[in-house]
Amino acid sequence: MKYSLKQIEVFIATANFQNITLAAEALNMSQSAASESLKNLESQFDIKLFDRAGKRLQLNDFGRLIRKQAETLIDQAKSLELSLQQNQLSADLNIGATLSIGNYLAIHILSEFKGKFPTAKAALSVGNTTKITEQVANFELDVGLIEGEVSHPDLNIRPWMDDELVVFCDPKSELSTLSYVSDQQLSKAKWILREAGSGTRQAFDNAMQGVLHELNIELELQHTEAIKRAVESGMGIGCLSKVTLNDAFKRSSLIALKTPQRDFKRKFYIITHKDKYLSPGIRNWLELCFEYAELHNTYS
DNA sequence: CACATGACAAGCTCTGACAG
DNA sequence: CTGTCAGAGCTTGTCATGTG
Repeated sequence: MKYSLKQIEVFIATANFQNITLAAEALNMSQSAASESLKNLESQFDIKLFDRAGKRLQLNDFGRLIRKQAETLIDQAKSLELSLQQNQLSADLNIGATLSIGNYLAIHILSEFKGKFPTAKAALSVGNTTKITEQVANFELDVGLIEGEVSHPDLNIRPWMDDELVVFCDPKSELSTLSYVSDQQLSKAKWILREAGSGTRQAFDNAMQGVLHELNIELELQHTEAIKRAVESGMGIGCLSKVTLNDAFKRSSLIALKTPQRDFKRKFYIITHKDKYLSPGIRNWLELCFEYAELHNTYS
């Protein structure tokens, strides 16, 4: 770098006062030091930022041109300094989660986090696994909670919680009376599923290998709640994460079906960038996530 | 002409790089 | 770890010049 922030400060102060002595006073330095600093800035780039009419300093066209940029630079430097100073106390964080995790798990952890750090700003973005992974890799998110298994050279990917997809129907369906449902019966049913590309759909497709092409997919929806409503109204059967269905099963508004020929077990993962500095906020969030997992008798 | 102001010179302090 | 050196940036003192 061919200039210092001090030189930029001198430039801005001199531009403000049109007087190097006052600029120097404002910056708590001697007139000579300010004069020297400004001269060095100009000579470093072989430019003139002021017209010298005798002893008068008048900001010239080029000086006016870069003044705004210089002020922005100093503002950003001050903001950076503040962030660095407040780092020890900062617990702010940006979390990304898939739809199921975001709506049914992360929100509970977030509530605990806010209880522990009432002044911290926490943002929760919901997206699919691919989107969340991209954003963590690009440093747009601090932590990602995802459903699908991913691999990325820049990411730390840790198994978090065990999960399981559950096939379900409405209480009036004939299937609800059966002790278990066979592959043949699954093939005959009308399915209401998450859209292709979602972590849930990916897990479903994997679990249904062999009979996937025989399935009668009636409807594909982007929202778990919409799928639950459609199944409740008798449009067909669905398959979603058990974390999204527990309440409905308790209310008996939906019925879980046993599918012994299919293995719907899967895992949730926590992802962070390998080069990401883990601030106190991020470390606490990760701790809370793993405590939550342990408490709910899942991953350890 | 007195005063204000910018620029220059000399010397000091601090810091980082480097060698022993 | 310590001593040395170079460079950056600062202050003090001084000079030149514009202004009222």
